[in-house]
Amino acid sequence: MFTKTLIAEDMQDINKGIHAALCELGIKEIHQVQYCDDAYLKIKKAELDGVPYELLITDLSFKRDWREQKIRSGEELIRTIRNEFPEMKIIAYSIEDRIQKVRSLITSYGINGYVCKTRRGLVELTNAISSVFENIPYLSPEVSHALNPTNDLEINDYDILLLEQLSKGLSQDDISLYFSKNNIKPSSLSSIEKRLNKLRIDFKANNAIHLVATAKDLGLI
Amino acid sequence: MFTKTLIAEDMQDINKGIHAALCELGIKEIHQVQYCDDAYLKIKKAELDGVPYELLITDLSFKRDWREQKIRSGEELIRTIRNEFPEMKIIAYSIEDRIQKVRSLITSYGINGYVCKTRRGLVELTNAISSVFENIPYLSPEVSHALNPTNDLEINDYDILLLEQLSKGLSQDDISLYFSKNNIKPSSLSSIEKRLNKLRIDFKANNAIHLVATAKDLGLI
DNA sequence: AGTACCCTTACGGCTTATCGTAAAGCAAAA
DNA sequence: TTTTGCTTTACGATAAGCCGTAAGGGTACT
Repeated sequence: MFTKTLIAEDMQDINKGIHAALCELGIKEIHQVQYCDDAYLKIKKAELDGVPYELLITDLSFKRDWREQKIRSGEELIRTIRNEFPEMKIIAYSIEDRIQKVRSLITSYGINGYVCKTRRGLVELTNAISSVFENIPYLSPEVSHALNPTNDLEINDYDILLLEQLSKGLSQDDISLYFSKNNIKPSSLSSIEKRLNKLRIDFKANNAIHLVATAKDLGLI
Repeated sequence: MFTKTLIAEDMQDINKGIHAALCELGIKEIHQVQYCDDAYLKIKKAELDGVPYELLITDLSFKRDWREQKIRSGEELIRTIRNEFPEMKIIAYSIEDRIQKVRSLITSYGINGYVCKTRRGLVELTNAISSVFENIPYLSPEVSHALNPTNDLEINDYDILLLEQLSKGLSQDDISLYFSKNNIKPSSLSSIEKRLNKLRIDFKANNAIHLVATAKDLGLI
């Protein structure tokens, strides 16, 4: 089993819960931080001291408070760590269950495990740790189909851009103007209407509000 | 200090974290449940056995799963317990920080403490327990102004309901119909328009799409 | 060139949303 | 009871969204 791990999780209660679970797994050195910057510094120092961490368990979202942070999210932390310490095992532990997000974490940063915070989250986390220790990637059942490219709708960058602008409160007219100014084609109101109509059909949405809400649920925007 | 307490919290990790904190407080009998119905049954049985719980620490929102539950939320649990066991101390521990909600929990059900799940949530929870043990009500700083009736610009359950229906793709007409069918007042199209207009202003949203997107970002829906 | 095809754009009708104003309903205070 | 103030409802005008049809503009192939 791992001997030295780091927990990065802003919420004290969850952090403590994870700690208790790791203890039961027989891990000896367990360190805890509530800020991403602290996580980075601890990992950096451990490396310099010649006693590096073997495993990082990190949340994705960290609430901001009065402490200024260079690294503001778990995703940034993962990217940074992956760059400088490619060998370290990383497990993300988050309430986030958006497939797109999970997929990008795996493909872009090569995390070793992803566990959803659910009722049985801790059980899964212990399973994930054992699995990752044996070099087998682990995904929670909720997101295990993230790597399965079958259910890919034909959503492209233009669609995402469109939905983003829509969710920011721009009218279709505004978006048309914005697109033509920024040389994004097609830019006409009619084309935008057409594309949105297609998206509504694809996502089985009744109207634009429903469409944007669905896109947010799916993690597209 | 209390000698017998119950923790009702669906998330395993948080439940475990609370448990560890209570242990450090020197509480001897700490029981844990992940479902509201279990909490009720345990409390009922303890009463019948003549060894009642002195303190209940409960979450407010419990995710539904395959297990059918009669009591579906922390609020319902609190109402039930208050009715049957008026002398039991109750502390709500939730991420919810809507003043209106906290206020109603205090005034309607007379809970003894309310602690927000934040970074330092556990520290506050231990403070709350000590305070409640000495019969002094406790409120997290985030909501300590809940009893101060100055703040009126609040989002209430009606607003949430409205935003939810909107995000599900119903038109304002549909919602009006739905509300009158389900006896939710006010239900007229005009009132719905007015309320949405107020919400748009409160959230600085350009239109309904923007409003729903913002509400989703804030986790209101 | 011609034509076949697809993507883009334009426009008109119809529906829904947004906004202002005003009337009706209701309850507490005078 | 009347007055007063607030909430809810009604309605009309303008704007935005939705939908079908058709015209314009490329590109590739014959």
